Amino acid sequence: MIRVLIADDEVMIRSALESLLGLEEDIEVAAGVDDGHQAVAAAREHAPDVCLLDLEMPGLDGVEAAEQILRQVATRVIIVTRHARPGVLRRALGARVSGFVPKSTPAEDLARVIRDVAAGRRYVDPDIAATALGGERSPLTDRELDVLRAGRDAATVQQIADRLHLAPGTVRNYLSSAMGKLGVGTRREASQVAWEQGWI
Amino acid sequence: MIRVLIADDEVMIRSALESLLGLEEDIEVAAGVDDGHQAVAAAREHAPDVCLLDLEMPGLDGVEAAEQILRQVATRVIIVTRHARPGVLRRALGARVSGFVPKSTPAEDLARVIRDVAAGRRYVDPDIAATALGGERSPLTDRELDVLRAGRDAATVQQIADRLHLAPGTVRNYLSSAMGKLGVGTRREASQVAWEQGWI
DNA sequence: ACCGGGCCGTGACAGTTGTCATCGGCCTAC
DNA sequence: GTAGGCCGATGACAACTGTCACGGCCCGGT
Repeated sequence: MIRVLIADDEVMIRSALESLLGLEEDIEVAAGVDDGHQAVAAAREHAPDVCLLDLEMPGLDGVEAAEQILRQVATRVIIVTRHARPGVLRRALGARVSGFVPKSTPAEDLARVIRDVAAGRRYVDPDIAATALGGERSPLTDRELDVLRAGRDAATVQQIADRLHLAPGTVRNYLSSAMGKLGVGTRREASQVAWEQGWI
Repeated sequence: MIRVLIADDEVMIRSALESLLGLEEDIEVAAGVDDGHQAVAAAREHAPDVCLLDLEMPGLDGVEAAEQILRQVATRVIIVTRHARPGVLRRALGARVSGFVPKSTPAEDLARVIRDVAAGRRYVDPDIAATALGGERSPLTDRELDVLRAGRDAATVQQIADRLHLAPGTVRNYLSSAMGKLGVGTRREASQVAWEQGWI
């Protein structure tokens, strides 16, 4: 019997997967939780064979939760994500994640992936793997990535500067340089591109 | 036997719901599709008893698809949405939609809602209904809403002006006025707020 | 020892954005 | 009929943004 932990902040899909996987003869849903922190706690408590973690969760995201769980519990992790960004796959594999599937995967296939992973194999969605292999590494410097990250939810340059303890001019320079490298005209587009590539 | 059409662009949740609802003795999934246009076509072809439409879909959104379907086919529509914005509920009810549930609803409850709606009753999630009743009507003028809508995916004032065939100064004025009414400092925040309220 | 490169900052400049005052035209309500 | 509201536009102004040039610091490679 494979004991599974499911973490997804969207109740409808989580409950649907719980019911559906529960119907499989060899799978048992040990716990279902809402966010990354709960996932870590539940993994420690139930020590499941496989953890199915949504990437997009409040608090800890899926990869961060995976890192913490794998440090503390002998289990295997599958990351599920809506937007399969190549850089995130790299992050996930770096965190010793065993499986990586987009939500464009039919629910029926999940059971098979869970069995594969429970048996010690790895499973990465072929499309994402191909994109990640083809996609280049970020041409951006660490600091440029920092300002883009901070710029994702900051309205003004001054706010970014405050958050990073930098001078506004410095922030403008990094943004300008990043925008140049990415071939876009505004910092918002730059943040957008960097996010889609999974660089931030 | 209640025949159901499911439209959701996220394969995993759609396939999960198809499987789960298919297990109910009195429910049969007649079709499952990816976007609004396909939903309209499939509804005409299969004439299902109930259409379960995701709000967030490429092409036609759920409410637009509902309008077209209800004009052409004798059926009932349930809108499912991730972000339950009060204004959208108003739009949906205006389109003669019979049910409105957020994705924070457990999948198990969906079958009950479908039966209710198939029996001619209406079902609106109580939380959303309360929010919609309590929430105020938009304080914004039609033109202000136009510029905010156009501003959602335009980078510069000039682009908004071009799209609406207005002078840039006029656009700035509407934006400024809307920003004042909404108590925010940038047009992006204003668009954000208006969107969350379901005004655009 | 000498680059080169990333890092942090300044100053200056043009272009964009947000604010304000003001105008005329068109409706609607009183 | 007139006062008030929304619509479209203009001009002026301050603030913010993006670009460029330039300075200094520190570190790794040669």
